[in-house]
Amino acid sequence: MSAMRRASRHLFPDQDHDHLSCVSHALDEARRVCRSRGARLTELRARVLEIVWQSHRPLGAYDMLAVLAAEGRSAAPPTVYRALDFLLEQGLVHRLSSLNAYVGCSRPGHAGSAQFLICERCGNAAELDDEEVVRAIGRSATSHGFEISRHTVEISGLCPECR
Amino acid sequence: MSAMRRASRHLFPDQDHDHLSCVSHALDEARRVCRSRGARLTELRARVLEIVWQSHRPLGAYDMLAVLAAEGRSAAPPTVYRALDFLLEQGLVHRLSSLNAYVGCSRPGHAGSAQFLICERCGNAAELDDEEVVRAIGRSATSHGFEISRHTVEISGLCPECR
DNA sequence: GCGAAAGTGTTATAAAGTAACATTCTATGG
DNA sequence: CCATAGAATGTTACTTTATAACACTTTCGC
Repeated sequence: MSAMRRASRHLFPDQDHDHLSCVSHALDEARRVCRSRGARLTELRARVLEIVWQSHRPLGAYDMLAVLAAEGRSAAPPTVYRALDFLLEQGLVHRLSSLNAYVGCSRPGHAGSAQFLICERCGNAAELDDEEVVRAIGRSATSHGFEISRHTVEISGLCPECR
Repeated sequence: MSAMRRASRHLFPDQDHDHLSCVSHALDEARRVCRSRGARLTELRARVLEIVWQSHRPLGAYDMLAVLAAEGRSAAPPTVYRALDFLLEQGLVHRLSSLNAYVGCSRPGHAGSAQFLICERCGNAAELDDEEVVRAIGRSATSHGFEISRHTVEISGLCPECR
C-alpha cells in the first residue's frame, strides 16, 4: 500500500513535486545518452527536450513551436519536427498517437517497449514498461502467427489524483 | 496447428477468400445492429461502411472521399467524417490512431475492447479481443491506481502470410 | 583552412479533421 | 394528407498536424 503509493507518485508526480529536478535529470540523462552514442544534442534539440519536459502532459508540436517563437527564435514547423525526429530516434521522447502529442521518455536508454497511462482529467501521462502486458501481447501475436515489430499501447482514464 | 491455421485465416483472410461475402456479412450485421437500436443506417452511411470494407486494410477518410467523388456523389470532408462518426458510435468501424485510418469492426455488437494486429507489409489489420491482454492491462492500471476508460492497442509487424 | 556532412532557416504545401450555416429529407402528430 | 420539427446531408471555409524542397550555416575530420 505504501509501496503502491510510492509507485503511483513515481508514475504520476503530484503537484508539489520538484519538477525542476525532473527537467534537469532528463537533460542530464539525454546528454549522457547522446554522448555515449556520438549523437549531437545541439542547443535547439536540448531546448525542445526541455520544453517537452515542462510538464508531464504530452505536448503538441505546435505548442512547442509557440514557446520557441515566444523566445524570439526563428521557428517554423520543420524546426520542431526535426528536433522531435532526433529525440524520437534517440529514445528521448515518445509520440502518443492517440493525442498527436509528445512526452519526455522517463527512462532513456532503457531498451524495451513502453505503454502509457493518460489521465483524461489532468492530462498527465505516465510511462510504463509492464512485463506482463508485453508478454500478453507477445503471446497473443504469436498465437496468431504474427511477428511484432513494435506496439502502441495508450490507456486513457483517470489517474490516482484525479479519481 | 490446424486450429491455429484456421484461427489465422480468420484473422488475416488470405488473398482468395470470398471477400464479397465479408462485405455483405458486414452490411447485414450493420443493418441488424442499427435496426435493433433504432439508428438510421442511411444509404450514405451504408456506402461508407461498404467502402471501409472494400479490403481488410485500414483506409483513410480522404481515400473514402475519393471513392465517393469518383462515383459522382457530391462529397466534401464532412460527408465522410459524419458518416464515420456515426459508424464509430455504433461500433461498426474502428479508428486506428497510429495510422489515422479506419477499418470495419469484425464483431459489431460485441461489447468489449479491441486490439489490432497491423501488417506493415500487406497493410491488413486484424481485430482481436484478447482477454489475457485486457486483463494484463487492467491489472497494470489498477496496480498504479489508474481507472481505465478506454485503451488503444495497435501492434505492428508482419502477418503470417507476409513473414 | 577545406570540404563533406550534419544541422538549421525558410517557403510552400500536403494530409487529417472540424466549424458553421444552408438545404433537404423523413418520420410523426394534427 | 400536410405541416413541421428533427435528423441528415451539402457546402464553404478553416484549423491542426506534418512534410517536401531548397538555401544557408555550422561542425568536424583531414
